[in-house]
Amino acid sequence: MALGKYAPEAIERKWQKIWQDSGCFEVETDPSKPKYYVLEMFPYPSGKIHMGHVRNYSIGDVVARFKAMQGFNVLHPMGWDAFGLPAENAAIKHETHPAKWTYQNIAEMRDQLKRLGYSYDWRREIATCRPEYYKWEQKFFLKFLEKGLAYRKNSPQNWCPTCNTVLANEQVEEGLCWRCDSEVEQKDMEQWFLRITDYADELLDDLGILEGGWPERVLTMQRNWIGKSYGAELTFQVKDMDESITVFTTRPDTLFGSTFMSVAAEHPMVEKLTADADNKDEIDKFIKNIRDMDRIKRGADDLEKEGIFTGRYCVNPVTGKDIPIYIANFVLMGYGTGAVMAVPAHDQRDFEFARKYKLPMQAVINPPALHEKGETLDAADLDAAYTDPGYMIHSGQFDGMENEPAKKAIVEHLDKSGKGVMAVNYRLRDWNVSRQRFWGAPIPVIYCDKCGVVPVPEEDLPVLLPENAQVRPDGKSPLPDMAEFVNCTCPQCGAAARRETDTFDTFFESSWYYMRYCDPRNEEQALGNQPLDYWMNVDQYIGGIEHAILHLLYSRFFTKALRDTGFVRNDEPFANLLTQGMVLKDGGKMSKSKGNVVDPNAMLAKYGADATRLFILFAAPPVKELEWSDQGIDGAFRFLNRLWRLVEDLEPVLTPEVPTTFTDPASDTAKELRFKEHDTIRRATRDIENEFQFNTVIAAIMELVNELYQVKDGLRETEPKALSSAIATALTLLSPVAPHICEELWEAMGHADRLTDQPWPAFDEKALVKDEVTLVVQVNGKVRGKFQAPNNAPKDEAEKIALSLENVAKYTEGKAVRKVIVIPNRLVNIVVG
RNA sequence: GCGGGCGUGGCGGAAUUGGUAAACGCGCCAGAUUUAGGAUCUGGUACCUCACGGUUUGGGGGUUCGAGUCCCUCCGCCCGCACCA
Repeated sequence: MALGKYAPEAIERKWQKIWQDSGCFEVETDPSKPKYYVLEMFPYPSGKIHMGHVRNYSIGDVVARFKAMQGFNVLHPMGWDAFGLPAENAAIKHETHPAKWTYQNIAEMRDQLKRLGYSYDWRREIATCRPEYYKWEQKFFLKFLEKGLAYRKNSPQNWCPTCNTVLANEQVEEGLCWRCDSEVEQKDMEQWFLRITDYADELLDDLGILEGGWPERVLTMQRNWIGKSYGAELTFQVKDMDESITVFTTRPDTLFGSTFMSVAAEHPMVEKLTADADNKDEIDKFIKNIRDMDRIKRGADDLEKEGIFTGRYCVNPVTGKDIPIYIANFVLMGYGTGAVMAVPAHDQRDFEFARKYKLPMQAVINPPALHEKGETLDAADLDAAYTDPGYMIHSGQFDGMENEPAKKAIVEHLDKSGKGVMAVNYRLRDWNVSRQRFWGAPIPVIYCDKCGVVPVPEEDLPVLLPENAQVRPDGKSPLPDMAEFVNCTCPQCGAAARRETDTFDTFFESSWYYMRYCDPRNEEQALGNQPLDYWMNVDQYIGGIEHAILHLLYSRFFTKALRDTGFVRNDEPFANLLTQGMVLKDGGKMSKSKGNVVDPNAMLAKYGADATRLFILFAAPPVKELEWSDQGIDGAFRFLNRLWRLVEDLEPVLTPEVPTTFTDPASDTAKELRFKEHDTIRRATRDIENEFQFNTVIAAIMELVNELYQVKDGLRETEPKALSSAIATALTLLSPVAPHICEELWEAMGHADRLTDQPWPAFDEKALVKDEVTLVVQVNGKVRGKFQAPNNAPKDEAEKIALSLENVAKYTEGKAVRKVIVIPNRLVNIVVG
């Protein structure tokens, strides 16, 4: 059969159909086989896939195909993160319905993914907006409720005025909405929360399990986000009032130096403290000023520290002194208790504040240098707070102690009178999962005037989202206005009641989808034990760094919460994580406004799936950013054509060899080709296994093809089997990257079976042993010559040859040879002086 | 400020972990083929130098027979966190 011109579209269609009809990517739970679960972050069905998706999914597909060739039972699923606000906005704009828009996009994007030839088990596809999916998370929620992991509370929340909904802390970036960049406001609201803080310690500790499997920076980001700090909670009595204020401090050792207190403007005690103040108006104005300031300005590092005296004092529990209580703009209600014991001598912020408002300072930690000289630190001499370790001074019975053990000693002392206790504080807050949005999974609770909050009984699930709802032009959720949705009867007393109209944060869906893939069509259970026990954890997860906190933290929490509610048995969802770099164009992110978007469809039409995949995997290692280059993809396409023509040219002499079947070279040329064949397998295997360095895998295959071009005419008549074997190897190694063309050329070699079903080849160490090797000769570390020597030639022999080289003699002449270093099969370094 | 990463040709990027720096590709140059262009094949291409040779992995220093790789220091860029008490 003649190959003719390389026409990617036709052969790609052909093989995609063959793969689909044969079901070769469909996998079953089979405990007799070793499993490998590779997963890429599923997309939001926004319309079309973009180059970032192509990169993400091409990386995953090579991993999946490679592992399958290595004999693993590979689970490689795909689905749709299908709930979310863009569907509502699109529905308003196009006067359609979010569901219709979403399902259309899914159809379009599924078609694109199929045209890229990815090896998904499409039978396992899930869309999170389907009741068959979200009914299970409604069930999870009921269980969480039962276990006390879900609760409702009224508190100030992040409100995005553009999205018309609250946001979790993780979803606010520098005061802006993560999705639309609007400025986030604070709003008191009654909301549903999940107790992720109950898992703060486990989420932190288990990062240790992920060490080595996850990028260090993601682990660091999660550690920072959880923000565990050790310290103490100390209680200060308010003077002349039957009230006390508790502070969190990491420096209880400095308590004797606390000369005033600072509280947040939002602190619940502020109103009481200032009620009788003479300058009440002034104080209120100050508070209002702070509260009205937007989060960015308030969080800015150059914000001038300001405060105002409340008119009240509290009592330092160890010195017994009255210390003034200030309201300060730099104290945050969201961290610790919203109140800080100020120690100006040993905290830089308090130092600046004290200088500004002429508040007293007392040094209580003596620097070791002074301690040794027998002197003590005077706060008046400081031009900045002293924050390093030292020895206790002006601290009563604790004087002379090192400050570190004094922390505990002071708290224990206070504990006797109930005024202090060791405490751990976290930055992490509970996860607000209520969203005032329509296109999401309904939260399954009912509000009854008599019974209060009543969970929807399990047998009434799912609470269906009415898909016929008409979206409102103002962008607000239509659910609260839909009587047929809202009105219901109380499951407890039967009286008329109202349904919750908030829906789940869409991160709820993505927190467990990877588990549902293991058992996607189970109608009896959310997650069947047998498939889950077999497939979980995900062996390799691949996605963008933007979810370093958000999705990856929520998913880790969900795994643990579902474990504790009896749904699953594993502790961590993702054993290994690869965060791929961004795809850039002209040095920047692709965006419609810049007009530098590369459309995958255009690439498919012009070059085909194989060239697109090849380029994107070749241009940079997966973790680095990738600069899109039109010439680059041209080059990838050129290489595939070159491979194609190689097989076309040799077709008459090719036999259906599998890799490495050529074992008995007669000529030096064939011998060298055989060496290259085996060396390419070695390099390709090593580079895939080591950090998925596909770029160098491809480079190695290119070298093999280049060598084939060099030797093909010399071997085609004499040792064509050497060519067939090497070509079989090139095709097999390249097949995970460019599967269609490799299948086609494999077939052209005369193979009756499919390349996709071939094993990953193994190399023979013996084929890598050369009879002769090139040694480099250096004189004083500079290369002065090279020579051929038998493999593993003895050191003294190599030395003798090296010294005898003409060019080497030139540099050693008249000089004493001090030392000769011989590294067998590599180099000889002659040291002269 | 704290934490993490990075710095190699005109460009994207290699370098078996201390042993010939610049593999592979893009771009560029030359030759072959072609009526021509394109495509293809072959060769060349770090820099300086006519050459011999010299220089080069952000700068400087160190360890070593030998450093892109290890150590110190400085500079620059990127990312994350940041009045976190």
